Amino acid sequence: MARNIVTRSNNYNEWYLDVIKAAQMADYSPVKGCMVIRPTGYAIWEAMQRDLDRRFKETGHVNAYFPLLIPMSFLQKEADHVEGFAMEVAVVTHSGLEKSADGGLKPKGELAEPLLIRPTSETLFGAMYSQWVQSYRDLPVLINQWANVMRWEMRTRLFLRTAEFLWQEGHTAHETYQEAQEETLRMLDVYAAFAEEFLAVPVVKGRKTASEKFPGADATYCIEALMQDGKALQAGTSHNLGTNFSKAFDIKFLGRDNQQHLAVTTSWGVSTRLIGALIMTHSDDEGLVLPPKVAPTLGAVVPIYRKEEEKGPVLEFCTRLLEQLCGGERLKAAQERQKGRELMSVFTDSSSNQSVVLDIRDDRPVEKHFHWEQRGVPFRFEIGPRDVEKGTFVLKIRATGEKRFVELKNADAEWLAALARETQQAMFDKALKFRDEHIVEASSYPELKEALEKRSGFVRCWFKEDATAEAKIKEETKGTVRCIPFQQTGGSGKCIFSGEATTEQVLFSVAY
RNA sequence: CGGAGCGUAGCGCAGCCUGGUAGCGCACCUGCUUUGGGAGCAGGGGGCCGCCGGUUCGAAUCCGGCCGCUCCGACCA
Repeated sequence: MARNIVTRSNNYNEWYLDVIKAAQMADYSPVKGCMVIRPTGYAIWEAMQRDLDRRFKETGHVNAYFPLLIPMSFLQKEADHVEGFAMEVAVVTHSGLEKSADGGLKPKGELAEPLLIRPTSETLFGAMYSQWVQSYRDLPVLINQWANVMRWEMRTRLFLRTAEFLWQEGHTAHETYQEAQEETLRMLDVYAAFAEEFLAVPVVKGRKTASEKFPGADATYCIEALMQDGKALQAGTSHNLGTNFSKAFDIKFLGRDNQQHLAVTTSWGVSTRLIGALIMTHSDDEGLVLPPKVAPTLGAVVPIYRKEEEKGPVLEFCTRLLEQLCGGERLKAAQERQKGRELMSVFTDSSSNQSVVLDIRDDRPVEKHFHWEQRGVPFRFEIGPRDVEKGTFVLKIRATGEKRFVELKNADAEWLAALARETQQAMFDKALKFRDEHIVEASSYPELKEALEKRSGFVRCWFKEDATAEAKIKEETKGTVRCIPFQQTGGSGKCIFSGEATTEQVLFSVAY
């Protein structure tokens, strides 16, 4: 039992924060609502970036950087958009500081036009695209940016909702509505594949109802994940913006028919919130659990010895294991550059930035076990005098708690890769099983209510989309329509709220 | 922005009622013994007691004001 982490059943909320604290992923900042992402947390984000960025480029996108500040007038140009973000945008009104009467500081020069710190960048991309796009030959424009954004939230939670967060936002412009729609769904597929293959987080793909869609979009599609407490988490969104922003920002092009047309735009994004999803999908009462593909530290080698004369052979054995897992050259490079350090990390290959660490700190082995366990390191290799004698070591698999005796001669890079694949799959299967067991059906409103109150997970039911009904249900149950899943059973039924006939089933849940 | 609670060492807290040298546990540092699932002993370092003012010979403690944080609600990726 971890003594610095409360159990999930005891207090799920506190457990989540304890896991983050114990793994040293993030810390609160001096400014309310913001967070410091510490190296171990940021390395996870970097791993996500690497994998996602490759997927974006494979689908034809390029990266660029747009500025942090947006003229206030820009936000006004799209009616729904301004309404959606007005309340949570941070406004820059002054430049410079001067001494105030009480000896402190106060803002000096007032700006002619206030500037907004981007809550998202549709307007800025729109303004630039209108300049860049003249002809259908200029289309499509497929740009992504990795950036920070700010939304002045009233209540914040580490990773899940902070005032400033990191994300990527893709912004594309297309010749036809159909192309834009294909792009919107393509990127949703990219997100779903990323979530399931890389994060081992199963997701449901679907469409948002009108009341849940992005302000300014024609349609919003999403991937929804289910957390261990039965609450849903929106893990990514992809929007078909139609010509809403093209109209607002005059993104026009001369078409193949020699006529002026409005471009059709899309946008899509995922954020550091995914780290929250990762934590709440896989972690347990002992702390963080990371899928092998995500973990910056893939494994930790913990030597065990009592007597001084045991130390040499044990460490030698550890070094041999590292050499077999990571390769002689990388081990040598690590030894030269990290001479004298108590923690030596060795890259497992030349591209992934994943490493195996040797822990020779002057601590009891038990302490080290907890140390790496709480940080979610997928594999631990324990090597003591008895192992050295037998030519074996003890493998502990974080995700399953499994303990295996492995012969040193069998433990090479390919063995580690296979172990990683096996564990990655086991984690996804476990999460998928949990998710599927927590999709319940409701055939009446009382049933829906009860399921939502019990936090049963996703509640599937017939529903005729209606903003008023959704608002009412939210008020009474805290539950919302998470999405209209692409995967439908077909046929028709009676709407759970109005009793009217409908062909659509939706997923309700209480959400983060 | 409304309701409640809390600000004392890095973290968690006691002390406040009844004013009189700043405490405890964990963490940290040194040494010795330990070391296969959170060790023991000894020694040590660390404080604008949230801030400003008032009462008093004397304030962490009493009084007034301010600031900050946490939780609960409305808003949200």
